[in-house]
Amino acid sequence: MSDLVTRLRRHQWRMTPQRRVIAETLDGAHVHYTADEILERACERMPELSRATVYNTLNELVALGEVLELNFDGRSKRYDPNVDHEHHHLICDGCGATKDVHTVADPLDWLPGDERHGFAVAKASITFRGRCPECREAR
Amino acid sequence: MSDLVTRLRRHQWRMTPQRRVIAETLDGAHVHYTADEILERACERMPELSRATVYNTLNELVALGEVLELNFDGRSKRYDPNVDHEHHHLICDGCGATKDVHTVADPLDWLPGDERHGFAVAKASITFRGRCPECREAR
DNA sequence: ATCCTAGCTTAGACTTCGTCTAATGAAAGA
DNA sequence: TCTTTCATTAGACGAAGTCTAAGCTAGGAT
Ligand SMILES: [Mn+2]
Ligand SMILES: [Mn+2]
Ligand SMILES: [Zn+2]
Ligand SMILES: [Zn+2]
Repeated sequence: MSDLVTRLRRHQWRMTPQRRVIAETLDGAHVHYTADEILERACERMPELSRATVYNTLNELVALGEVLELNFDGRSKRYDPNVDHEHHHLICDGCGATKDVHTVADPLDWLPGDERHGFAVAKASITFRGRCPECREAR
Repeated sequence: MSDLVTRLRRHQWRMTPQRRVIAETLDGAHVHYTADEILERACERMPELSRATVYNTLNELVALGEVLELNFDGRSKRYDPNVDHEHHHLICDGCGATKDVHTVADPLDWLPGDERHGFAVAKASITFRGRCPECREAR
């Protein structure tokens, strides 16, 4: 998500200060924030920013394909600005820590034709689960 | 999840009529119901069954490993009684239809050691996405 | 068979996460 | 600068799930 202002203009987006702050909060962060975490961080620069605008903007960024929406635990959604490099996620069952990971092959290749039920299959994402070093230690 | 009463007794579960009805509602259903769908169906046999008991029972079944908790869309969780046969899921982006699918290899084998961040990686689940035959037709 | 008690069930309040509404504000082209 | 169209906002609302506290009951003990 670098040079996001350029990309957003390309999408014919009206550039507002709010959208700029939200997008820059995501930009470069190799993390997976919740909407409320993004609001909190963005509010450090623009205290009057509203929750509704954060949700609106995130949903638009997802629709434009500039951000990925993740949902590991059935609780709050998380937003991933790392959309350029295909990757998957590894999550700690103990503490919820999340890492980006890369597989040695494309998982789409592992789904045989007779398992596709006539679908046009477009993508595959893998969630790996386990225990991080700290949580292994702590039983 | 066949012969679930036997299994539940093995887990030292107190067998109540409510738990029996809920478990039998899941049993044999090769689908992925939401908690409310399970409540609705179970209520056909036991109209006074409460929502809280459905949630309690499902959470316990998940903790016991008798049912899988799925969360595809960030909305309501779904419950999968097909816990015996390792499988993955294929979801239609158009209508939300969900299919069980099987891959030709174990995805754990495709995560190299240097991508594991010191985690003890225990399992991997793949979500395939695409469009079902009906939704392909309809653009 | 009956008693006892730990654990189960229940209604409804509550929490969390997210969407919607309708009034106000402002970006950007003319 | 003017105008139009779209964005922002506070707060109400909704959906999904958890919690509480009071009553009930499964199943072991007697
Ligand atoms: Mn990521
Ligand atoms: Mn399944
Ligand atoms: Zn951990
Ligand atoms: Zn479909």
